[in-house]
Amino acid sequence: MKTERIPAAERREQILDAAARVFGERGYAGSTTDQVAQAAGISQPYVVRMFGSKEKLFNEVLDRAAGQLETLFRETLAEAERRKLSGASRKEFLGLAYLDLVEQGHIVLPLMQAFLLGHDPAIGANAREGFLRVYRLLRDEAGLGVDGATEFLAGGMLINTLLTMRMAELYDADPDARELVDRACGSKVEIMLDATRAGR
Amino acid sequence: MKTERIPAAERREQILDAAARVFGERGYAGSTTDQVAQAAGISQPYVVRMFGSKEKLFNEVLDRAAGQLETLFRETLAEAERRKLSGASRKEFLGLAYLDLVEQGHIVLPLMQAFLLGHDPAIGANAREGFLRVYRLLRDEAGLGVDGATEFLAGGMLINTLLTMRMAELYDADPDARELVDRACGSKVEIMLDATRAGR
DNA sequence: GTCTATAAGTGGATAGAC
DNA sequence: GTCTATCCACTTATAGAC
Repeated sequence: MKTERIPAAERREQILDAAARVFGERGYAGSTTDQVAQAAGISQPYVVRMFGSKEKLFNEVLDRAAGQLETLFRETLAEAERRKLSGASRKEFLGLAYLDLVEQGHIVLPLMQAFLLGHDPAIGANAREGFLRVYRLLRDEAGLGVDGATEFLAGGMLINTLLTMRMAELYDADPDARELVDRACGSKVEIMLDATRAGR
Repeated sequence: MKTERIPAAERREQILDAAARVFGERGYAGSTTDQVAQAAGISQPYVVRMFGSKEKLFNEVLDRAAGQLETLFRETLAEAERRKLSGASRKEFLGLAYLDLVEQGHIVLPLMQAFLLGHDPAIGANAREGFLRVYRLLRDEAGLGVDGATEFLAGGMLINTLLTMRMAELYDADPDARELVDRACGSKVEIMLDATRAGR
């Protein structure tokens, strides 16, 4: 194959994007480096060469996704500050931001996949640490407190689960699926539907 | 190897138990039929022979776990009826029952793993259907309504996520991890700790 | 009912050319 | 910076003996 020759740093980003989609979709063990390569439009050995190993690649995807999530939450918080939102409405504001994150790319799913890898020494530790950072951010920086942060995370995990399960595929066919997805996503259901449909 | 010769039906159950543990721990793609075989104390080909394929085995594990979950919820509901518990306390009662389920075996984790397989045509459809059955059960039979059922599921997904992530491994080391696990599990934290420690 | 042996396929990683 | 060729380990599944 004849691929365009582009700077390593840029290619790196392309591969990370592709990997986030593939890993987010099929999980770590369920993905192959060849699937990532194809999604990025390059050869399989190049993927491995660029990152050293599949595991290192996954960890980079994970770190990047966690970073993007934290950045978005901080930006959202700053915006909430400007608008002088308090307690409850601040939480809601963050919730909307989270749904935007679901939309804007492949950040949420690789994170969720990482949460299922607690048994893996390296990835598991990384995932726990990232989860706790988000918890602290919600509890302290966002001022949601222990209860608010926990509730927020619970809602987030439900959204994540519905996403990985592709519950939105039943949105038109099953009224209960529709009701559940509607309830979990509030006014931003469309995002969920798009995210599910895009994945195929 | 010299394995005791026991009736097929009984062996089947042993394999299903072992498979629930292994799949629950490492996911579908991350598990091998040999790991299941070793956990069950038999040879790898025998596992495959008994169930036809790895995928069929996983689906049986999934169906069984979903059935056990529903059964437990129905029993719990009957008990709540006897005690004449209403709305909020009924929900709490079900929550405690769910934590018991986490304890009593390997039911919750394989279910959670299945929820991450939305992309798989067969398993994904099975997982969505099972999830919806539980939703209906909570909403209608338990009388939690749309909001109550959704909240319940959200809390459940948080517990599941903390479990697969093995957050309880940090229980003693990190006060935030402890706080989060405590909050998610209420009075039944011990169960979570045991479940996490057993898995290693 | 259960095993050993093994075929057939897949996937991560390395070597080396261009 | 990127590819082709290829090795080797692992995994599912089958065949057939006991």
